[in-house]
Amino acid sequence: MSTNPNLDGPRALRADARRNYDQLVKAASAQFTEYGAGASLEDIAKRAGVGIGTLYRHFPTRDDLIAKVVAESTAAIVARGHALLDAASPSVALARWLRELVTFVTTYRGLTAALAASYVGSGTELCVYCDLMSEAGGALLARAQAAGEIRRDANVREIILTAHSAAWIAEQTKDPAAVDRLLGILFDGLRANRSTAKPASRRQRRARPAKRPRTIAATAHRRRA
Amino acid sequence: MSTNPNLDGPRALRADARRNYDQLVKAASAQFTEYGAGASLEDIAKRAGVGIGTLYRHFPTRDDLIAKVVAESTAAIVARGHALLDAASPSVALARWLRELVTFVTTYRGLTAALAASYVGSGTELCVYCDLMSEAGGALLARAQAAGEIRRDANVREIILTAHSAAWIAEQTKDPAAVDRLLGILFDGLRANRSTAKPASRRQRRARPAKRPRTIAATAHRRRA
DNA sequence: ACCTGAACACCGTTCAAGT
DNA sequence: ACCTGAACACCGTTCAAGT
Repeated sequence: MSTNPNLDGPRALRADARRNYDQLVKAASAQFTEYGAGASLEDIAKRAGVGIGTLYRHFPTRDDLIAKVVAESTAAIVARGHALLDAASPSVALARWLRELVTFVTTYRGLTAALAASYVGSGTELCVYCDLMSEAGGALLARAQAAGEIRRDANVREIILTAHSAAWIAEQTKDPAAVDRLLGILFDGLRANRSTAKPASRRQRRARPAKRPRTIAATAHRRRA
Repeated sequence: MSTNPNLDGPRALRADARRNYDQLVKAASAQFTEYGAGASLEDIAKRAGVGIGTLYRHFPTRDDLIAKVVAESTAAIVARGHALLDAASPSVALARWLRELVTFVTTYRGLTAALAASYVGSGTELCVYCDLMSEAGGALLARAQAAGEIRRDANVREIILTAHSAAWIAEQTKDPAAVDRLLGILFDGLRANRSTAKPASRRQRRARPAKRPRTIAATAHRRRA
């Protein structure tokens, strides 16, 4: 089902190369935890017991290394998204998934910045992440919209990026409680018209899809150099 | 009225030192525009025609330099906040102010990150910014809350940080239109219960203050090392 | 095929020496 | 008082030499 190339690692590898590769990933994970996603590559190589050149051979860019280190967590979150499609309430499913996404991108300092930056689609290895996330989140969003619980003009990319921004704020302020409050505000803003803040009285289940709200400005894709 | 120590610069300065100081600020502004808030300090000194030591003498940290460079804009935004207290609608005044805040923190790449990080209160020179902004935003927020237009449990710090996060997203995605959409969602989330997304029919002006919503988790100020 | 580490080009920061 | 720039301690990245 899931086709995440980062999970398997490179296809064929000489025995010693394989060992080095694995050591590098392990060392990187440890260093990232300790010093954040900007940890010294030299130190990672040292910790793995290999030369810096070996690190570069396996992971040409820092993002390649990050991608491999978070590959499993990424796959887990994506799977979680698919699983949540079975949850009773589409909107709480989406909310819960976003909350878990934030927890994930918060595991290393600087991770959320790296992931969000790659979310533009710069062509780096990290963009496997983008596509998988968009797909998983998109399904949850579509369901919540179909149920009339979330505004029709919301789009996955923005929602995921906003989750990143909440994570970023929490990182900056070092206030872990901030993400829940921000996510709460965001989510109220995402609600379809009527149901906002009124916690869904049993009466108005299966409401018709909401009319298009007018608050959000139309997208005008200007892009600058 | 405004007491922003960064506006005046240091009190007494030898003529040549004064010249160097001004050149440094000018050079920094230019380099920040070109390379972002992380521009090379060495290059700034070179551009200003002084030794790197002179830069450090006047601006011990990068934040000190940034603070001076954005001092005028900061003062302008603060003044704008005070002026907006006279606007007809408290909530659109707040919205407009936030939008202008975002425009400001977006002038240099990396500015918003620097400002948001300092917003924790690390004791750097940049925190003049924090206090002035909190004060200006706080007044606008209080007025909007008193009018029953904005949730009572919203607080300035978070709102300002969210504005930063919107700016950050725009920076990451290089999509300038993103900030308006994100700010729109955020603002709908901030609205007091009833008025959400229903664009304020003339009928319900001067509504009583809204009851406390329940969506936002209570603050628990844990702080970690 | 794969690994190593010296070499290069960059940073930021300090501080002894100068005027 | 103030300025200068060499010196130091760090980065990331490349690549010739080795096995």
